[in-house]
Amino acid sequence: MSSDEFPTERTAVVTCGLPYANGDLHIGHLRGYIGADAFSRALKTLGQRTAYVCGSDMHGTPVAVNAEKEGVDPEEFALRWHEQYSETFPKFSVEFDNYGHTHDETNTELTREIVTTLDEEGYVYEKEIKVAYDPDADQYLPDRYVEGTCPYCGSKARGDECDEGCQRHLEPGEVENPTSSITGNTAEYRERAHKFFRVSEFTDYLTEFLDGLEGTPNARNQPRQWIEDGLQDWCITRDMDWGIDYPGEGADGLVLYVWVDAPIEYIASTKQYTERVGSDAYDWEDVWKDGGDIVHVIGRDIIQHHTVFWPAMLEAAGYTAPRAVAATGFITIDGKGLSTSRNRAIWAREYLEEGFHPDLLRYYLTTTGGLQQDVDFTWEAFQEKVNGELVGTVGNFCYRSLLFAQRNYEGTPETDVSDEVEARIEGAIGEVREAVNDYSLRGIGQATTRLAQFGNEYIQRNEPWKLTDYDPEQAAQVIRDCVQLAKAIAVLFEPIAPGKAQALWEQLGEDSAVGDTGLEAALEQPPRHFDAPSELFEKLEDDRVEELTEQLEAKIDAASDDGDDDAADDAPTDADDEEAGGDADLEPLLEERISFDDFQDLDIRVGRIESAEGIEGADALARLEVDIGLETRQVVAGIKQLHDLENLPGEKCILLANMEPATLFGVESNGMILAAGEEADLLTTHGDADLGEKVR
RNA sequence: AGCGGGAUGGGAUAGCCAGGAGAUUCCGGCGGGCUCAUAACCCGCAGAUCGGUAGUUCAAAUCUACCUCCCGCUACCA
Repeated sequence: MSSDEFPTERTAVVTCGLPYANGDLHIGHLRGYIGADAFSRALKTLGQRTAYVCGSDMHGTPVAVNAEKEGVDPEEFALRWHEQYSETFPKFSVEFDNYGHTHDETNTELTREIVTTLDEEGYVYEKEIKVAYDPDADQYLPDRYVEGTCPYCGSKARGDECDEGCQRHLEPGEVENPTSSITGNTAEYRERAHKFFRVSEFTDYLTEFLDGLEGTPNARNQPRQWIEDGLQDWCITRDMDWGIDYPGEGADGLVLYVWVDAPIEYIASTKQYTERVGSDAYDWEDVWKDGGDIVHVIGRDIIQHHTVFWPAMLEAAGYTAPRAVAATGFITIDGKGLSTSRNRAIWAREYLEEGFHPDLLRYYLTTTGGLQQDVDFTWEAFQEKVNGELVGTVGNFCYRSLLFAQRNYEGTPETDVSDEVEARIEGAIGEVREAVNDYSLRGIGQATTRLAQFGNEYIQRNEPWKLTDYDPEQAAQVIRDCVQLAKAIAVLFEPIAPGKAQALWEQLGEDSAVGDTGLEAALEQPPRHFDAPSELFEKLEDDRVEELTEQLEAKIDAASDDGDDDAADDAPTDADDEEAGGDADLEPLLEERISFDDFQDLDIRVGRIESAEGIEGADALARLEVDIGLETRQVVAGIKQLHDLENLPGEKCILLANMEPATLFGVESNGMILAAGEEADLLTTHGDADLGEKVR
């Protein structure tokens, strides 16, 4: 692992997380692709030999299942998305040097080759595991396509995790009473031999690898604990038709797990690039086999794959380890994550349909917050960025400078740049170089904004519009400097805003592509003549933003309405006693009315607390036995701190009896005691209602 | 529950890894200037005990410990 600064003598590659061929792209996805694109452009500007590659992730169960729902072939299904992605990326100026997909020949071959190597090197073994099998549909059910009962806590659980109960990770075969989540059929377990990769053997290697890994801190820190807890070997095969067949012996009907072939696409896509441009121009083996600089930009949800499985695979197969993993934070709306399935998102398509230039979003996404920070998207913040920084600072400076220059000198005044301005531009170049080495996209963008800011200040301070009359020489000098600043802005802004940078470049009378120039071009003489400029950016009007905000809010409301299935508030786990005191502000009344039928769904009963005891380890939870006439229920309630538990037995209470069971601190809760407010004022009856009486 | 990230003037953010005069930038507020420019731009002012507590240190937003609250991840959501 080399830590010398970019640009290095080596060949580099920048990748971004593979889009999964199963749905539309939204601005959350775009953040990563745009970020990696900007980073790769910046590296190229620095003079680093580099390529930006990616590809669609075609395999995996969701694609297979969704294709089947539509009654099409998985390949056809995935290719459709693949093509849509290929068309969408350029619209955001995300320009890959190569964009392949995991089902293409290059990746298929390379994946087999690598897995074969792993096998030959003794890193793969076979183990019999129990796999759920749907006899009616005649298919095996991998991972979360099984539902059943958690063997530890009795909650409803998915095949791979007790997601609603004790949160435990479940090994295949552990879930009891398995059913297919696709068909609902009862499933059975069958013994099946699967292939495992000995990740556990790489514990020491990975620890050292992480110590030297560059990128964002979360990518280094998050896996550490996981490694300390002990790595489990990794099941790398699945019982499916869709995927890359396992290359070795004795694996009939098994394909490779999607996370095996997906990252290999990084290599395959690089290889395809070399095949297209020739190894003299760019040699993929220099990168992947000979210690190149590999930079992965990913979403922070897939850190584990890129900092544990992937480097272990690379090491085992004799490939180069990544130099950096930069894990982006998420885009949120109203502080909550985007959700594809609930349409809680701003889609790439929607943004384009609004007619906004891609560079606006590129600038917003790269300069708002640090890379690893979550960013809460609002149209107001977007507007603020656009109007304040792009229109007011960058656009305005360039426009006023070039307009002045064109009107008075028909282009660049014939004199040399002043030392002050030259030094300032060199400073900005330094900022960009530093930002790249810090993996700070915001730093790259801000170098430009700050330079434009300096320009505005410089032109204001020197007032060339006054000088033209009594000191024309000095006026020419000032404008000459401003034109140079504009040229530097075009060069430095290209990674973040390639379209606008090119437009500015052309306004300066340049006829090349600004993306092909290096940073040194920022200090080179601009063309003597150029035409009248036009405004680079347009203001976003308030009413437009209001409209967009309203649309977004409506969408978010709709998204949370059909979110009834969330099991989040199944028990009053929170019993925080507001020490702030004072007026507890009441929650607003819900606008939405429910039907009488909805009410009837609640089975609310009169009960009597038989016993109450605190739950060890929990601050707020108490275990109660409640007699509701027909039976006695065990209930967990968040009232430990708020009530004297000894006085509770004998108290009447009101119990929601058909609450779905939940397990808290290992204790099953079979109902919910009703209580009012933060202080958990218990509801009760005041007459002589019998136990078990229904509340209606 | 474990883990990761966050908490900084009215709002949004930087700085923290490599501790050093009470702290960045943007928006907003107040006052002024300019008129080349997209009612843009420039200057100045007001405003923060840097989530809490304790500790290390001559010195802490920055390091350590504990705590509170928010967001997320936990092996197929960027």
